[in-house]
Amino acid sequence: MNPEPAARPGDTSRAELLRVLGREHGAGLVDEIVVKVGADIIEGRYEPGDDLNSVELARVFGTSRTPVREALQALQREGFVDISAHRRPRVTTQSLAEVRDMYQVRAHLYRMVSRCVVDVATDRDLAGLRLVQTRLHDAAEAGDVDGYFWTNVEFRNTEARLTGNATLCRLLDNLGLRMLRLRHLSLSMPGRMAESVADHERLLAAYDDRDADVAAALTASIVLRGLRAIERSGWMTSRGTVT
Amino acid sequence: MNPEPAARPGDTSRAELLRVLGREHGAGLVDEIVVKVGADIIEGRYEPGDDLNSVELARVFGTSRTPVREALQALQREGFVDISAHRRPRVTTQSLAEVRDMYQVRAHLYRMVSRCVVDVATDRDLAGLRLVQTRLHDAAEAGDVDGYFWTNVEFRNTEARLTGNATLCRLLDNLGLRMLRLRHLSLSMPGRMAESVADHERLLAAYDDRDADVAAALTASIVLRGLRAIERSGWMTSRGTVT
DNA sequence: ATTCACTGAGGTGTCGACACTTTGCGGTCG
DNA sequence: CGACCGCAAAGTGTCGACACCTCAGTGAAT
Repeated sequence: MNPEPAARPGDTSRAELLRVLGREHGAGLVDEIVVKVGADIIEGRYEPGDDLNSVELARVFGTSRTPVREALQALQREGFVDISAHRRPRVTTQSLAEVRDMYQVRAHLYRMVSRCVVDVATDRDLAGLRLVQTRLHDAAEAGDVDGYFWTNVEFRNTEARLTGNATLCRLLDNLGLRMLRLRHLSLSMPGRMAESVADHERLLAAYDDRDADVAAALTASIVLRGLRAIERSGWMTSRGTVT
Repeated sequence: MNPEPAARPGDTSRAELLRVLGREHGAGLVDEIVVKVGADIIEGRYEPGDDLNSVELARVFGTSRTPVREALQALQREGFVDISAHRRPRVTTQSLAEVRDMYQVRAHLYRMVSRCVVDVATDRDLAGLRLVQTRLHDAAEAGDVDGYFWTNVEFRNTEARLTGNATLCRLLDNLGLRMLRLRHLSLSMPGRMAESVADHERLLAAYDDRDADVAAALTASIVLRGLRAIERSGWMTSRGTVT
């Protein structure tokens, strides 16, 4: 459709996709298709509701339909595609209600992350987080939205990793991937980056104080601010989203 | 929905599998294979680590390898099977650490469920829950472990449904399915059923009081008691599970 | 003009085949 | 006796083919 190769974000979302899908190898027809189509969906080159029929994709990628079908099912697992029997797969459409739900769950899970971090993180771990925070700060000063966005993703991934809870990481990866479009949109809103930097600063202070209650509350607040930014943006009403 | 108490555990786990996989129809080769193999894993007819090669399964089911491969990937999505490139799929082995992680996350998510239930459930909803609780009580009195187990699953599903949060339901379904083996084991421990009935009774009382803090704490406690039962059982050490 | 059966073009689900990779086994050599 | 090499058996990834299903469009009947 829109064969414009995405500049830098593409590479990073590509890596994130591979990581989350657990297909680290990256070699293999299926992975190639998953990453390409997935990135096309995340970065908006496919609109919600678009048809993704296997025969056309097979033609585009020069493969048979078998790897395409596998790729589409992998994308369905991650919530990017809806597949029902004998019907053409379609790009998932998210309702405002679903978006709210995702943010609520994500906020709640990050409460757990922050409590765990307070419990188990060493000073060294916190120093690592602070390092990422520095890069957030710099990106914000430079007004580099994409850079800020991906560093922010890294910040949250680092926190999750620190808990040492693989199940928690998996669920957050899954949710995070689905919300990638939205999180990007949210951080693009005017004034959001500065706000976000300040919030992260406060969160790190709470970690340093080993104050679980404050850290959990701040984390949840940070996530939910993203939701509010989206709600204010009117993005939802500008799309063909069902109630 | 299920007027007859599960005569055979297989029937119910079959239905639960279909529901969680979003494959309600149940018609189709892939679904048949998913359900059969999935139930075999849940109910222990395959040991963790067993090979599940597609050609043998295709022979067993009298199909080609294509639907078998799709089924195996669906099972991988739910965490029952590990697939890596060019190697035979294997039944997932869970380490004790992973089990602990799953229970912790599940407990935390059910905190959210209980808070939501307190917020949004009508008296009519709570009456529905109490009805399930009655059946729990009866099954416990009758010493019907399987009946109790599946009614318990229904109780938790009902709570989740009440929140109206589809994302939350999805994550809990996913987690719940992976933990099915463990939850069953946990409830089979001597004295657990009676304990569980009493816990649920207290939880319902908290719902009636609209006391979110107590409800959340009780819910988490109920989940974590399941974990402790498993830890005491020594199940993990009797399996070839890595620590 | 509206409805509805029909149809054919396009797509999905499944199949059997084939090349490449892994694995288990036996023989060779230190 | 054990380590190493190589080969055959077994399994995976991908392909093209084909039967069936869906859907938009046609045209006839109301």
